[in-house]
Amino acid sequence: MTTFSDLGLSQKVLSAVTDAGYTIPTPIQEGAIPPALQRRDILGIAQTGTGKTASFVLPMLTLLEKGRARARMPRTLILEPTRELAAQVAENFEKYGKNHKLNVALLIGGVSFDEQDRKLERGADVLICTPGRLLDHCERGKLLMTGVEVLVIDEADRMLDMGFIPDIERIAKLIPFTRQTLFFSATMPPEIQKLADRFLQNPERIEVARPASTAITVTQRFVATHAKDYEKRSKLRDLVRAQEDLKNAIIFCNRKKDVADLFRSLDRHGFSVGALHGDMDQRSRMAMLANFKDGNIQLLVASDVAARGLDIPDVSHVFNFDVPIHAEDYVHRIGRTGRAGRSGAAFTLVTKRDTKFSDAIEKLIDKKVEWLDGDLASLPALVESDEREKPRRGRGRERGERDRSDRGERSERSAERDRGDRDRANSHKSDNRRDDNGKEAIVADRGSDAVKADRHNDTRPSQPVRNQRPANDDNRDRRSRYRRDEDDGPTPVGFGDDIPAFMLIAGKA
DNA sequence: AAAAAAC
Repeated sequence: MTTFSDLGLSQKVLSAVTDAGYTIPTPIQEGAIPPALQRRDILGIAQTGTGKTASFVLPMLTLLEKGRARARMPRTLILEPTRELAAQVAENFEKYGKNHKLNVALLIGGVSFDEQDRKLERGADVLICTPGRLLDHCERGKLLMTGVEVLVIDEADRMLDMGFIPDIERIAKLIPFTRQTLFFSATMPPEIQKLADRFLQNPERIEVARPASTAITVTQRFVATHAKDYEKRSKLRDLVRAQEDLKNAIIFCNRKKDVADLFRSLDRHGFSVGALHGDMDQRSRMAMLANFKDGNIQLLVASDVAARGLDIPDVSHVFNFDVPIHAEDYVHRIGRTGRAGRSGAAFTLVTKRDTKFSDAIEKLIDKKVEWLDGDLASLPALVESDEREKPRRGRGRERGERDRSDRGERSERSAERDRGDRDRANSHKSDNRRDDNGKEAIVADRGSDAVKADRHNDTRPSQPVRNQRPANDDNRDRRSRYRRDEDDGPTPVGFGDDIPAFMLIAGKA
C-alpha cells in the first residue's frame, strides 16, 4: 500500500504530515503529488473533501525548500473563489509548513491592505488570493508576478460560475510562461476544458471517480410548509427542537436578506445561532466560522457561500430553509453533513411553489426523498419518537425571558447591519426608511458580530466575540485561528476520511 | 426566485 513516504515529499513535510496523524494518501494525493514534485502540470478533477488541498500544498512545500522569496516577488500563487476557501488553504500551509520558515500571504478582500502590503514587502513564498484583491494589488504596482514559479487554480468550475474567468486570464498573463500550473475543478464542462487546454502544458490528468453507491449516512426528508415566512420560521424552530441528537447544524437560505432575517428570528427565540453570508464584514465572517467550528455556536444560518468547499467537520444536521433553485446546490449543501461515515440528517422545507425544484432534486440524486408529515420527531434511526418535548408553535422551551413575537415589525426593520452597503444600495425594498438608530443599532450590532452564547445551556463553552475589539486588532483573530491545528475525532487514516456525502450519491454531476 | 468577488 502506498504511504506518504513513498511519494517523494521532503522530510520536513513528511514529519508535519505524520504529526497531523496521516499515513495513507487519498487517491488524488497519490496521483498528483509525484508528478507535481517533478514540476509537471496537473489537471485534477476532484470534489472538495477528497484531500485535494493537501495534494497541492504538500508538493509546493517541498518545492519551496529550495530558494528564497524576494520583496514584492511572490514565488507561488494560489487562486481561490471565496475568501473562506483562501483562508482555509492558508491554514493548511500553517499546518503542514510548521517545519518551514515560509512567508505565506493571504490576499483577500474585506480586510485592510496594510498588513497584506507588509507581507508582500517582506517577500512572500506563497500568495493565496481571491482574484479581485490580487488584481487590486497588481494595479497599485505593489506586486511583481514575474517570479511566480507555481500557479494553482482551484475550483475552476466555480470560478466560471462566479464570472471570474476573465480575471483569471488577466492574472495568468502576468505570470511567466515557464511556470508550473496546477489546475483543479470538480467538473469539466467544455468551457473549463478549453481553459485547461490554454493554461496547461502536457498535464498529468488525475480524476477521482465519484462512487456510484447511494449515501446511507445522510437521512433526507422533505417537510411540507406554508409559504409565509413566519410559518416557515415556526416550522423550522419546531423541526430543530425535535432533533434530540442535534449537535450542530447549518441552515441554508437562498437569499442574503433571508439569512439575516432568519438569524435574527432564531436569535430572538433564544437559539445559539450565528449567520454567514457574503455581505457581512470580513471580520464577522471569519469570527463566525471559527466559532461555529469550535462549537461556540450551534446553528449557522448561511447562504450558499457555505455550501461548498468549506471544511466544517462533523455537522450533524443540515436544514434547507429554502429549496435551492439549482439541484446541484442541494447536493453541495447536504454534503456538509454525514461526513467521515458519521450519520447526518438533512431536512428541506418545501412549499407548494417549490415542488418543481424538489422534483428536480429527486431526479438529480436519482432517489425519492421521503416526506416528513405530522410528527416532526419521528425520524427513524436518528431521533427516538418522543412526544414529550414536542413544542407548541411559537412558544418553545428556548423562549425564556425574551418572549417577543416573531412577526412584529422588529424583524422587518432590524436586518441592516450585517447586510452591508452594497446590498442596501441594491435593495428595492423599503428597509431603509425605517432605519432608525439607537436601539435598533444595538440589536443589529450584536448580530453582525455574530457570536451567540447559548443562553439556556450553561455547559456550553461560550465566549462571545463581540464588537468590543479595537478596529485595527484583526490580527489577533487570525493568529489564533492558525494556531488551531488539532483535528476532530480519532486519528484518521489518510485524508480520505473526509469524503462528503454527495460523493457517495448515485447520479450524474 | 440567488450567491459569490475589489475599492
